[in-house]
Amino acid sequence: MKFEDYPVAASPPQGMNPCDQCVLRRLDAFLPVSGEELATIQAFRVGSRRVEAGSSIIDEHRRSPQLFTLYSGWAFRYKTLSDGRRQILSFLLPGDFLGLQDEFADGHTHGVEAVTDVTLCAFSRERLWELFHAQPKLGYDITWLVAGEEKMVDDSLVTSGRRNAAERVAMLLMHLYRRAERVGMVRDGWVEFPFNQQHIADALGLSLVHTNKTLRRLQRLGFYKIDAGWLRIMEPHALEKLGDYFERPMRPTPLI
Amino acid sequence: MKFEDYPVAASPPQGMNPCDQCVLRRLDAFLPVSGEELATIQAFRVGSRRVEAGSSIIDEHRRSPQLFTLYSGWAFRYKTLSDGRRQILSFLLPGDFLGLQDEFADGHTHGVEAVTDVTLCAFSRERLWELFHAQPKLGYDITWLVAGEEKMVDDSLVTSGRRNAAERVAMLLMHLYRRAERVGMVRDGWVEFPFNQQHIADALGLSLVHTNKTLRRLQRLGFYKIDAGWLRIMEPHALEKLGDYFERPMRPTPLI
DNA sequence: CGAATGCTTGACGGTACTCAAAGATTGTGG
DNA sequence: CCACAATCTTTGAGTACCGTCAAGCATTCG
Repeated sequence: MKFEDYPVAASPPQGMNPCDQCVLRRLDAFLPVSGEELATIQAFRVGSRRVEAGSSIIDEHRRSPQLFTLYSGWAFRYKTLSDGRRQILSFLLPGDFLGLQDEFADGHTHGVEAVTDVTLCAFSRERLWELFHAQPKLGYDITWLVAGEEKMVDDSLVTSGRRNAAERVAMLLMHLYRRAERVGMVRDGWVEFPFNQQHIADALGLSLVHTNKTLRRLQRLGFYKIDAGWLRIMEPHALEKLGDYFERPMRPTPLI
Repeated sequence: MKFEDYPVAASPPQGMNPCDQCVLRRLDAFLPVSGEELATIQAFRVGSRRVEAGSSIIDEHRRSPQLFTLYSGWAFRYKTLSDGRRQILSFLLPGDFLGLQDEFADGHTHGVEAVTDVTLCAFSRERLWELFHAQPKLGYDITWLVAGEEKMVDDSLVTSGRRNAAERVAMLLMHLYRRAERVGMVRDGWVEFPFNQQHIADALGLSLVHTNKTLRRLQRLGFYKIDAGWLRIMEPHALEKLGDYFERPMRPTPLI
């Protein structure tokens, strides 16, 4: 699938059998599902939602009544300390499943905010258990998604705990590029890069000023370019080596 | 259940119906299971294992052929960069389920190492899907466990990204104490604390020397004591406030 | 055109890292 | 049981990475 076909900020299909026409399912990034599974997913679905850039998708301190699959756009999960310091936990791309964590905790998990305009498929939290029961395979898939997300947070923890500023930036740029590539968001080597430097700083555990200086340094070295909100990786090997971060070819994942 | 009853480094029950006699299941920390579920868990179980303090439970770069529930002792998950820098991702206590992550990734997830002598119940990875299929409730429970672990890593990421040294130490001490308390490992206000300062440093993303200086400072302030490998929290409120970390009463979790 | 937001740079200071070496504790073998 | 090694803890000295403060510049938007 080429980028040209990719529905930037498009809404999920509506009507009788929306999941049949889901554009995401055509990507190699996602595992095929049986007709029966698709029917179960669709029954679990309660509609779609659109959230503007910069708005909250899930409030940090309230349990969200619904679960979501991100259909288009960029978002991020975050937590804040009581004095306002914010840490971005992970970035979210199309296909990511959100809101599950507070199924098992009494609120106080994390907030989710849209970076760009975003569209989501909404699912009924109450019927989650029903889903596991009706189609154990989908339960297995959800476990898979949660485990995958944990793996990403594990990586970020290594970054935050053990990498210096330049290594952190290198690792984040490669990480975001690879993930976007996987869901067809790369066009001629460029990805939409809607983040400001405060986002990067909050994700990497650095101050805004130091993030800026580090970004500029790597840019002057010719490792990457950012132009009008689009990112191009010029020296992937240099960045991978600097960040000691080598993303292995990603396996197809489930899509709920 | 009192500490006196707690099986330090005890092996899991053997024989015909080991899970019936599981000591962990008597703790309030864990949800009750139906007889049918218990039978399924027991059929999924393939034996037990004992690992010495300091030895590897799961190799960092090889996929473990089995899944485990930690039955007694302390362990930790970690990742290392290619130049040897190590980050501890989380600590593991009795009841924690390990080895699941690389079910969904091709190796390269994390290593697990025993801090004290440790005993484990081993499960067949191959039969995991069978378990989901036979008892969707247990699949749901496993998702719960993974989500709970992710929540802990999220917290650590906030710590590593946004807290200073004293705040990190405060948060870690409270976190470990509360978790140990939950599974009955506290005796008269003291918990076994088998970690050396290198463990703490690697968990917090600090250097060994700075970790030492910070620990000493909080100890001189009278916030905690460590004596012969046992920890006592003297000023829980001071530590909670310093770390901006208030563990809410933890709900009972599933136990596989 | 002014306000708001985001990027960039310089100056300065402090937290945390590295290096180094001396205690303290534990373990081991003769 | 003591001596010696190994491991861990503690402290000091010097440094550097990164944070804070401040201000100027660029871009977008109403």
